[in-house]
Amino acid sequence: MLNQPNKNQVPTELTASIHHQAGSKLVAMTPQSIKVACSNCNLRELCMPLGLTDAELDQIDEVVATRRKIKRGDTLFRNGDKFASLFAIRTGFFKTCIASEDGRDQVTGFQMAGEIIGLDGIVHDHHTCDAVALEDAEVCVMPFDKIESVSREVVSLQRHVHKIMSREIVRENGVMLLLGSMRAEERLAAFLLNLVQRLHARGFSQSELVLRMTREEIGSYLGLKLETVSRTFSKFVEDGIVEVKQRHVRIIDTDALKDIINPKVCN
Amino acid sequence: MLNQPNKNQVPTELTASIHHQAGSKLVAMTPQSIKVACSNCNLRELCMPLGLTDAELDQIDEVVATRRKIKRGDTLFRNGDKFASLFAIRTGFFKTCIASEDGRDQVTGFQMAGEIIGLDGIVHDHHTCDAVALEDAEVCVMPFDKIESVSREVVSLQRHVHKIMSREIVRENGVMLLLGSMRAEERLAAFLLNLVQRLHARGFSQSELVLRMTREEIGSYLGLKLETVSRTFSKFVEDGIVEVKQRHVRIIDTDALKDIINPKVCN
DNA sequence: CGCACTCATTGATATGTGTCAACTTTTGAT
DNA sequence: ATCAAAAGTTGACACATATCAATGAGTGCG
Repeated sequence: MLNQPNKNQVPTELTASIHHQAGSKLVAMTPQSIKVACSNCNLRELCMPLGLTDAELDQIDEVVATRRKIKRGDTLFRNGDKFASLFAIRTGFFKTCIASEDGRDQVTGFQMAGEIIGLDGIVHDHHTCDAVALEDAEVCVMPFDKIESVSREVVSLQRHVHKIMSREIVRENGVMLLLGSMRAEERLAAFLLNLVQRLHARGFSQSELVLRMTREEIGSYLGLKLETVSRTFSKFVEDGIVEVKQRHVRIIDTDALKDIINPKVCN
Repeated sequence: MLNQPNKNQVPTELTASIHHQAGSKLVAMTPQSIKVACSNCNLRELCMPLGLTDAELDQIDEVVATRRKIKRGDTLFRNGDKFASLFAIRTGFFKTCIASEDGRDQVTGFQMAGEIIGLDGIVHDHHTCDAVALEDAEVCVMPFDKIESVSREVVSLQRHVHKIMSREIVRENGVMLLLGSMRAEERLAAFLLNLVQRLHARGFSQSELVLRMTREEIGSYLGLKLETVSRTFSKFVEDGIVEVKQRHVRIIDTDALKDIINPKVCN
């Protein structure tokens, strides 16, 4: 099963599983009939606050102006672009990266469905990183001035926006810990566990995943060279912790990965 | 001059220089007479939005509930503490750090007067890092629910809060670049330039600074061991780029530091 | 004022990761 | 289907930084 390339399998599974999660709120519709509105969006649980009144929901719908499709390899925004909107990922997978003046490149994050992208642009009214689609993607465009005006009216949206930004700060704190104090094996283990955990929250398997990024992009994110990433994968395979076939990864021993990050001390 | 320990010199200079910056807005007052209010705070330019009407200023004053003094070595908040407020630093110097489960420690930032601390706590209603005073400090306590309610009324405060959070995200992106792709010399050079730049914005020298943190804390922030930090300082001294006497640093050749970060390629 | 303790420096050596290179496999375009 | 380009793996070796250890300097408390 891991042998078959299944680039298009995952989006399907995502849609299916999220339909499942949505439960009774699911309404039958074809992709063409989807109204551009949060109130009937499958991903609402991920993007938007819960427990809204109908009136509030109507206001929230104001926030999403349009949708936009991005082909694999294309950028949603680039460093220097004027900041106008945040983007909620509906489908697909992105990386964000910054470049230093002398051409070094650092992947600062990987984002998947339900996550918000573009927060870096608020402070200077211009984006400071590139957002690149790692697979064909669709995003909801949310003009930031609308977010601000609606969140002055809808308290739970205001709180939600604050939490999203705080979550990003806390995430980056964790990456700093990883980059500042972990060895290669620990970094890769933490990376894999984080990915499956987020995929699992979207209805995917806890043990199997398809990497949407290259070894080089993983390495950039983890502060490692691609050869080190490759070797570390191989070591995990030797140790029987994971199976790896190109970008298909099956985690055999989750606890072993956790132990790598948090070495058990035997008194 | 660098020989004299001057632990208490800097706060004095800070106050003096900020008084100077405030220019015509400066009103004569002793520390005892300072009203707990942003509208007549020396640091307002750093903490709060500009161009407010008097009515808005009155509302902003609502945000600061109290002030709090923290002794050197004490914590403003700890990982796990209930989140209730953001803190604006009036005087003093802090570090924030997170600990992994197995006891590793990572300094995630150093904060000085006019900067806002505590943003990590918003997402989970509990703080996820420790904030430790590296010198005696005083902060303005700003209950977050007040910040939220006032920023629903005062558009420029709302925007300001968003910018502060976005700025922190962008800062952490820069630290990720540093930790992920720079060598020891580059990291330390970037660290020193960042510190003097921030101190200069507060009226201090562009070329001289007093480190408020140990080599170990610098190392933790930069993902290096304290010995490497020490050796790298020594190398900079050998190369005539800086003078170092314990925690007193004088930058002799700013351009050389910049060149270390952005190596000049000669075609 | 002196003593204990923390902090910083420096040297010798170890080691994890980077670098360079060869080769294989996969992917995507025609 | 074919072929070129991109991505991934693996080995040999280099090197930056970590580790361990000894010493010195500075700081703060009684």
